[in-house]
Amino acid sequence: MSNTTPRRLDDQLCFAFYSASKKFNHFYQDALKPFHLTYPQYITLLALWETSPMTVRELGSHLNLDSGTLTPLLKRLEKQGWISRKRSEQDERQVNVSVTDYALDKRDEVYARVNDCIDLMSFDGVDYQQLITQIHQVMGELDDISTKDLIHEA
Amino acid sequence: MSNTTPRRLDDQLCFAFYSASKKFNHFYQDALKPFHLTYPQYITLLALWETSPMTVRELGSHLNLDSGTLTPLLKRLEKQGWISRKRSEQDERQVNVSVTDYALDKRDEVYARVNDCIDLMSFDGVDYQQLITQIHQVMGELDDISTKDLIHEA
DNA sequence: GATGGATTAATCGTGTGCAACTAAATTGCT
DNA sequence: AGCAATTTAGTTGCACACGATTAATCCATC
Repeated sequence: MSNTTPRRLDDQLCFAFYSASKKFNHFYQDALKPFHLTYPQYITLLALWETSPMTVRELGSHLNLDSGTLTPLLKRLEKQGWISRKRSEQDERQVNVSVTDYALDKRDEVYARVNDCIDLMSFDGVDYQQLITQIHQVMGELDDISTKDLIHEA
Repeated sequence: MSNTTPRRLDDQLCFAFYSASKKFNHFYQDALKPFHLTYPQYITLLALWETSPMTVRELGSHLNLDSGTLTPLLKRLEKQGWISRKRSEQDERQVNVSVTDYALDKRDEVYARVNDCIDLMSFDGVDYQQLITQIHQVMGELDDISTKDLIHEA
């Protein structure tokens, strides 16, 4: 057996991401409450406000979500009037997801609300760009590992 | 209406945390597969390997999880033999959660497995301690905001 | 044109996460 | 002692997240 010492730093790093992600989620949940949107629903709309329509597959590769997550989420967004789903005629396997006029109308209002909430924070000692860069670096490492066959036992 | 310009950086930061957290989760999921443990179950055990027993409330404040999440999670850990739950005799409201002998036996094996997997990553350009510090700083901001009454409309 | 393999979205099952509520026990106050 | 407020864990309902499977469609090759 190899080293059995707890890796405090690595675990702490992971736990920090885990906790921060939950806190951000809660923050956006509050900010988006007037629109009855969750954070995953919000980033889905963000992607669609940039490019619409997109297939479920395209959306999923932008957001790193599979159809098992997206399909029910999209159905909820559709029911609330933000998007429409229509099976492609060229390729009946695909479903094109588009923002509705309602979503286009509401867009600036949503942005304004999110901005107002973000303005309440003062990220003083935090170097955004460098922080994001470091996170991407860590994610790169995780990607490299996951794709490699690190799992050799049962 | 205030500024309606998308806050790319803030959203990117949040999305980075969101994605990194999911990737870490997946990484630990793979690493812990031999033990049939999820990441939340793992950090629960980590906490209990340090201090056992703990009440559900104490565990929850360590992990930032409420009883709605912990109770079913703990029941699963109990069913798999890692922990035991016993209602306190001094205060019947509380439930004391303890690691079992099985969990104590397996501890080093789990640590070794996690360490082996972490060793496959080379966090070259990443300054751990500084990264963790920055994340904590961001979380501090989020805490300050969440507790304030930033939500003024319906 | 038929057929096997690939692609796409949907479905199913399990496990978080959390808000809201409930039930039981404890504490505090009079 | 008696009763209201508080604390604690559990329960319920909803929304991700994802692995595994399914069903329909498309494509390639014959």
